[in-house]
Amino acid sequence: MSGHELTDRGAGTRALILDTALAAFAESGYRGTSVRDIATRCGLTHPALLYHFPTKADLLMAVLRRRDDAEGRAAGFADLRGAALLDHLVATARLNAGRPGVVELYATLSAEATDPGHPAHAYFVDRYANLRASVARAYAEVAHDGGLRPGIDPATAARQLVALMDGLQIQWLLDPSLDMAEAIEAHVGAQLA
Amino acid sequence: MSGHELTDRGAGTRALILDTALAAFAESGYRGTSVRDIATRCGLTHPALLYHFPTKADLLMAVLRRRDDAEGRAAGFADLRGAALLDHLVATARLNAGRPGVVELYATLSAEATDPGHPAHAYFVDRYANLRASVARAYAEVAHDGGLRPGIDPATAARQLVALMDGLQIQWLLDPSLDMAEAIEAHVGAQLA
DNA sequence: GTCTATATCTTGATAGAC
DNA sequence: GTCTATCAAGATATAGAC
Repeated sequence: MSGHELTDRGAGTRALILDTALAAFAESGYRGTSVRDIATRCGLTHPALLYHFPTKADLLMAVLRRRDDAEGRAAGFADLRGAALLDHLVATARLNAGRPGVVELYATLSAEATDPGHPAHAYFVDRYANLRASVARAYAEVAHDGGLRPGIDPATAARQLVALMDGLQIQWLLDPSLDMAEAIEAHVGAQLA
Repeated sequence: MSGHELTDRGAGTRALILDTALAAFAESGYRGTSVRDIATRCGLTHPALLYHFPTKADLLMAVLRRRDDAEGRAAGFADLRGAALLDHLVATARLNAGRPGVVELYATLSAEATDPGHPAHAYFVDRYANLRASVARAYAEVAHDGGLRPGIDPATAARQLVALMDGLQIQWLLDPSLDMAEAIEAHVGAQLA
């Protein structure tokens, strides 16, 4: 209308930078990737990139937040209950086998961000706490419906499932012939009544 | 005798370098650690360090091989059968909770080494293949003795257990209040007949 | 066996032109 | 919004003295 659609001028460039940065961080981690390298792969110089994202850490956080939005973690996750959420995790693993870049990104970064000095440390602490809580709730709901094998503690099962998914990603990245979803499905299947 | 015991002159320095390098790689990963930093922490200059280990990649591989020897992977592992090997893994997890440096080293490096261009890539591909094979054999022996719950495939169970251990390490590094051994024990316990 | 000194490259970030 | 030019700091590695 009377205004300027100038707000998202350069939105295309921003998106290109974020896509490229995701791929680069995935391949070599945050520490192993240079701002110059990302900029070059975008057809930019590095000052041009730093115009859009003032620091390298800002760029990393933008990549992570963008993926959170795209994945719709808040949306598609909060709505799922009980076994449906567990099924969703298996489906996600199957989906991830088709996008090695995303798997590499999280596998590499979650290990790197273990260091309290890493710019994404707080992000991953929160991420895991939230994920465990969601999965624990799902297990508790399954148990309430009588669908869980006796003797299984929801909180423990949640930690195990999240850990299993992470560990399988590393094995899969080292040897892509392994089927992540199959192993997860077998694990969850063995826990249901 | 008639010779020179000069062979292990400087062996003390080598050992000091390897210990320090392990700690440094554990804290910041391979890519995030500089040779200068390791040398300084040893009270050396970096050319002095590079006299003992010609390149940074050589140093990393020496650290890994030294730990393989110290841990006696070949020795203590090849001798264990069936449930005893699985118990040993639980015991190792309990032990690891007392040496975060080692956990950090392997968690960080195994993710980093996912990149085929990483100097330790081949090492970790082999390491995981061997570990899975040993654990699968242990599950098969347990099954043969009638100790495994029906419907559990040894090879799948091995991949799951190795993955669980890896994933729990990341969660533990992000939140050391979590008990790794407990979660592993619960998992294995649920698989035995 | 360890040093000083240095070569060479790459890094993240800034200044200022266009 | 993107550039050139530049900075200061860090990296790996080598040469050669002691």
